Amino acid sequence: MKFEAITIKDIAKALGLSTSTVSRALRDSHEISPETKKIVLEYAEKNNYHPNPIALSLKERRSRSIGVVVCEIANSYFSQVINGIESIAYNNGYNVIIAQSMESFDRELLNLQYLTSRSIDGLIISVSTETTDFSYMKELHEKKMPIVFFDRVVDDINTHKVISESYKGAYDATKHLIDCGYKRIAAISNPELVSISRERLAGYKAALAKNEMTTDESMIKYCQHGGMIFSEVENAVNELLALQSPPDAIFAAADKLTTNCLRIFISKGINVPGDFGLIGFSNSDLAELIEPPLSVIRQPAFEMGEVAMNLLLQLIESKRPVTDFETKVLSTELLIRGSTRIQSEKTNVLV
Amino acid sequence: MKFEAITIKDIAKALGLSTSTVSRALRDSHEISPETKKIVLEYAEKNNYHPNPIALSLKERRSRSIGVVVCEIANSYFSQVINGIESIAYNNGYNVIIAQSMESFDRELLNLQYLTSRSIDGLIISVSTETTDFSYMKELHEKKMPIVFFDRVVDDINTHKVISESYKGAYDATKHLIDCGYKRIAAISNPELVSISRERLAGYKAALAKNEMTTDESMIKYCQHGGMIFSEVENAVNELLALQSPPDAIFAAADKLTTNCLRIFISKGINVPGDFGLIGFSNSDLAELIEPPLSVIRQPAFEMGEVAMNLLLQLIESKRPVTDFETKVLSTELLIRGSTRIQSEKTNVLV
DNA sequence: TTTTTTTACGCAATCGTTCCCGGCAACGAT
DNA sequence: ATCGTTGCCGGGAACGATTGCGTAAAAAAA
Repeated sequence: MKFEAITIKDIAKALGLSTSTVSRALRDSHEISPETKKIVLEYAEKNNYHPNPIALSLKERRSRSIGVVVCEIANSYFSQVINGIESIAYNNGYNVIIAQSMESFDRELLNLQYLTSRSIDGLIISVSTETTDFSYMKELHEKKMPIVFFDRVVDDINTHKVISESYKGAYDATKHLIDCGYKRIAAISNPELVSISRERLAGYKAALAKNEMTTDESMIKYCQHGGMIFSEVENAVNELLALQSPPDAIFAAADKLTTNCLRIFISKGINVPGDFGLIGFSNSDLAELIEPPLSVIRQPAFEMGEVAMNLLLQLIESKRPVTDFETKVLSTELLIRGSTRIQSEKTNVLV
Repeated sequence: MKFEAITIKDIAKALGLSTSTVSRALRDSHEISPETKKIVLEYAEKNNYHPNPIALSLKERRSRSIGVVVCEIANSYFSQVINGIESIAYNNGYNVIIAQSMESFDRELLNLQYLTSRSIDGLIISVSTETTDFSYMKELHEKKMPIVFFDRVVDDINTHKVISESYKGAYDATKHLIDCGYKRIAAISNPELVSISRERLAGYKAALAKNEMTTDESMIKYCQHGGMIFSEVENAVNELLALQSPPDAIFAAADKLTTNCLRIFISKGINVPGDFGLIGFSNSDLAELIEPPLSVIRQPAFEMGEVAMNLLLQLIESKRPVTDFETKVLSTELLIRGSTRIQSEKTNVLV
């Protein structure tokens, strides 16, 4: 049971022409007489002929499809990035194959192998938090597979990258917490191996230092699976609360971490922003509907997708090997809402 | 600049064999001597040979990829369905091409044309709210394209369908509002043309009727774009509030409608669930974090995706034309949270 | 030893498309 | 009348893999 499409051969047979003539007529070659062209075009139109992309792919040795690997599409940030990627891909006749790593190294590797075996022309990837072994990606890169990293990039693979101002976003968010009067600011982050985690933590630390607050390593917690596993966030928060002098605010360095932190505070009956301030990276549309409405650092996700895809097209369509790679940095946006508030009374009490 | 993979021809040349021999050796044919097999297999392994899927597709006249059309992947329900589809597709060596209609008929048609021109083996689709002209889908179906509908199905195309208990879900939700003591229950729905909208409204009406409440058509509002355009929901709510005797509760028949209703209530300072009860279909993970936590009807989205993909595989892989189509109905789940509450005092006052 | 069978491999067609290379008219120039 | 030019079209190889068929050599049977 399958859908059968009309081919050039069918047209040639029906019209008593050769396949070469039909092919040329369809591509509007000057070698074909206007009358023949007209006949062919009309016939093709009427029987709604479409060139078989698979045959073309085989001939041109390109599939006109690219692979995108993200941790999960249900994450607002990633679904927005994918929308950006698809909008550009679509306009350029490219096909996007989406694969989800679910923050697992094994699944990521499997996806990568699957995608390359499907002969993709290029790859856009945000690596899983679990991944520490980048050898397969390196190998792909050495074999001239066009790759663009976004969000979680790999430092020692030299190719185009798209990130947002992690450092500045984290700095601003932390500074906002300080400005609100929170005194002991903790951070919950993805594993340090991930480049953006390092930058975000650096921004966090810099803001603390700038305001003469010390950075206490016990106040920084790492979640191995980027918050995909609820219990790891729960453990992190519990450890923070169990400290001798527990924090009064948290900066969360990723989408799932932010929402899961709030989930835990609510379940514990902790008052946000009264007892505890919370700010974090998030691109959820629902962030403002949450109680309290989340103060967030929002990334220009859609735009990041567009930029990444444009860079990838540049790599794919370049005749010569590209050696001059760039890292595009897009600006983040700080949205102050209800999960942070000026702690006037409280600071008076404590100080 | 492109990634070049090793071919059978390369192996044949390197080993001084013919391509047929190599092909047969790789497929473990009995016609090939054990020694030759070993040599070929080892060489292929070492140079990590993968058969070119495009060449295979051309030969077998199947692409091993399927198309999925949804309104948008950023919608939790759809991203969960896609996860279900992909899990099954992946295990069966199929490739999923996702396209978003954004509730626009034009984009849906464009996507459909694009997907078929990319020679997909099958199609899974939830039609856009805007679509009233199903002729292109009918044509595809008549041309033997395997199609499975889910969620928003098309009644007069006879093929496999996957839906959830829209009627029962809506009935239970409405009954819950009644049990809470809400007296004037309005409904906000997708356009009536969409099958699930009709069923959900039927469930809503049945619950009202069962409890001797009259169905007032002015209490039912339709949103042409399924809530994707904020203003249409805003208008619907405003119209309801402007009624002579306005409602005191709303049943929302789709994900985006539910969250956008709440967004409007919050902006208007309307107290939910005190002044107004709200319940609706939603699959958002964040529904419970929202204030008030949303009472929702939740669909088994992941499972629906799995079922749809399994049905599609059945269609694709069937030797004979399938004539016996089935409609799988999965059960919904009613989750009572904070956006609905027993209206004890209020009912006393009003009655 | 001769014939038959088996083993193990190569040749070539195929899928749909493009494109290089020719070929054959008609036409103007010589 | 002959030569080159131009316009228009067909033949056939190629992309990578599979597969029916043919066939050489080796093994088995006569």
